[in-house]
Amino acid sequence: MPDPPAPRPGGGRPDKRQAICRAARLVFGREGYTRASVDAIAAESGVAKRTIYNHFADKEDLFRSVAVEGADAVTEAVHVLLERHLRKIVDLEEDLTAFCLERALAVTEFPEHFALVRAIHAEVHRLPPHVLEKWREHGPPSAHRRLAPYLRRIADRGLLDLDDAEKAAARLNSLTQNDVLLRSFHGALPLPPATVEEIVTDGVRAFLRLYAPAPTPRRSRP
Amino acid sequence: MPDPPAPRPGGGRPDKRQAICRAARLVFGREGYTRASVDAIAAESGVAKRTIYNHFADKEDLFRSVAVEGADAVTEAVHVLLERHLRKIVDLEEDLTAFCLERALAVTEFPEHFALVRAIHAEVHRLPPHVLEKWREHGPPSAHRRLAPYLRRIADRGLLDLDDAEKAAARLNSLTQNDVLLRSFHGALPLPPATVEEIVTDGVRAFLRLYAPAPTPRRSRP
DNA sequence: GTCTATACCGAGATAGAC
DNA sequence: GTCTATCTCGGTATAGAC
Repeated sequence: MPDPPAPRPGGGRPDKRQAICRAARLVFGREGYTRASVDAIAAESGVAKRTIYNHFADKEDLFRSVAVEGADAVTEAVHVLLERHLRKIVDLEEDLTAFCLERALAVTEFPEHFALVRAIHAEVHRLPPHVLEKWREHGPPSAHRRLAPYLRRIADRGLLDLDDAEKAAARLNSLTQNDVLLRSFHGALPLPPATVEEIVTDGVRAFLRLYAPAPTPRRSRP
Repeated sequence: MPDPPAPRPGGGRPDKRQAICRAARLVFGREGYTRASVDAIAAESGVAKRTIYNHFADKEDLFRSVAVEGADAVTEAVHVLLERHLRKIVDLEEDLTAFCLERALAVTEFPEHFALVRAIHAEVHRLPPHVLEKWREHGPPSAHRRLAPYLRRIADRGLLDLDDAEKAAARLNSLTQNDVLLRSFHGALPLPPATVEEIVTDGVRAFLRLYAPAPTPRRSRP
C-alpha cells in the first residue's frame, strides 16, 4: 500500500472524493497550482470546502493526489495498449506502429490531466518539493518502464537485438512520442493525424533499423 | 493622421525598450501571460507604464515581441554552435556530439526565456491567436531548420547518406534534445551533466548508425 | 518628441454580508 | 445563494521635466 501518510485513509464518501478530484484536476489544470483556490475547487465540485479537508490534508495533498492519480491512469492506459499490441506479435513493424500510434493519440484522451502536466511544468519552481518528488516517481518515466519488459520478450524471441531493454524503450519513445508531445503542447493543440502517423511510422522504422537482429547466418543462393 | 494601428515602429529610446523587454520576459515567465500585469512589468523595469505603451501597442504586442525575440536569440545561439562545430568536420561523431551537447546545455543559458516557453505551453488556450501564430513561426522549429543545410553539406561530402535533410535534422533532434528538454522541464531542473552527456552520446551514435553511408564498394580481401 | 508620475475609466473578478 | 462593495487590470488622459 503506497499510501502511508494518508491524512484521511477511508474517511468520506468515495463519490464525493471523486467529484473533488475531478474538479481539482480541472481547476489546477486551468489555473495552475499557486493560483487555484480551494474555494474554486469546492465550487466546481459542488461540495463544501470543509468536505475537501475531510478527504485531503491540505491543498498540497490534494494536488499531489490528483497529479499522481492522473499519471497512474495514463500509465495504466499505456499498459492496456501494450497488452493489446505487443503481447502477441504477428508483424513487429505493424504492431509497434499501432502501439505507438495509439499511445500518441492517447494524449488527447486525458486533456484535463495534460493541462495539469503543463501547469506542473510552468510551476516547477513553486511546487512543494514533495509534490515534485511524487511526480518524478509516477510521471512519464513510469510509463516508459512498462514498455521495457515487452521489448525484452520480443528480443528473446529473436525479433530484436537488444542489449539494454530500458534504453531501447527510451529510444522508441524518443523516436515516436516526444516530438508529438512537444509539437502539440502536450496534446493541447493536437497535430493533424496525418502528421502524427508520419512521425510514428518513420520513428518505428528507424527504431527497427537500429535494433534489427543481425541477419541470420546467410545461406544465400550462390 | 493615418497612424491608428501602428504600434511604435522606431519610436522611443532603445535602452528603455530593452529594459521593458527584460522585465516583461521575467514577469511573463514568472506569472504567465494572463496573470502578468502591465503595471508589474512597469515596476520591474523601472519605467512609467505610459512608456511601455510608447513602445508597444498593447500587452499582446509586448508578449509577442518578447517571445519572438527570445526564440530568435536561441536560434541565433544554435546557429553559432552550428558554425563552430559543423562547418568544418574533422571527426563527424565527435563534432556532432560536441554540437548536440553544447546545444543541450544551452537551454540553461536562457532561463528567463524558457520560463516563458513553459508559460506559453501552460496557457496555449488563453493566448491570443496572433501570438501563437508568431510563436509557431519563430519557435523551436526555426532552430531545427538551421540544422538541415549543415547536414546536407556533410552528406554532400559523403559522410552521411541522407535522402531528406529536414527529416534527418528532426531525427537528430529527437535523439539528442527532446528527452533533455522534457526531462529537465525545459531546463528548469537541469539534469546531471553526466546524464545529458549519456543521452547525447548515445543519441548521436544512433543517428550515425541510421545515416551512415553505405560502405564504399567493398574490395575486401578474399 | 520621449520620458515620469499620477489620476482615471470601464469591465470583470473577487470577497463579504446578508 | 444573491447582492453589493471593493479590487484588479488593460488602457487612456493629463501634467510637467528633459
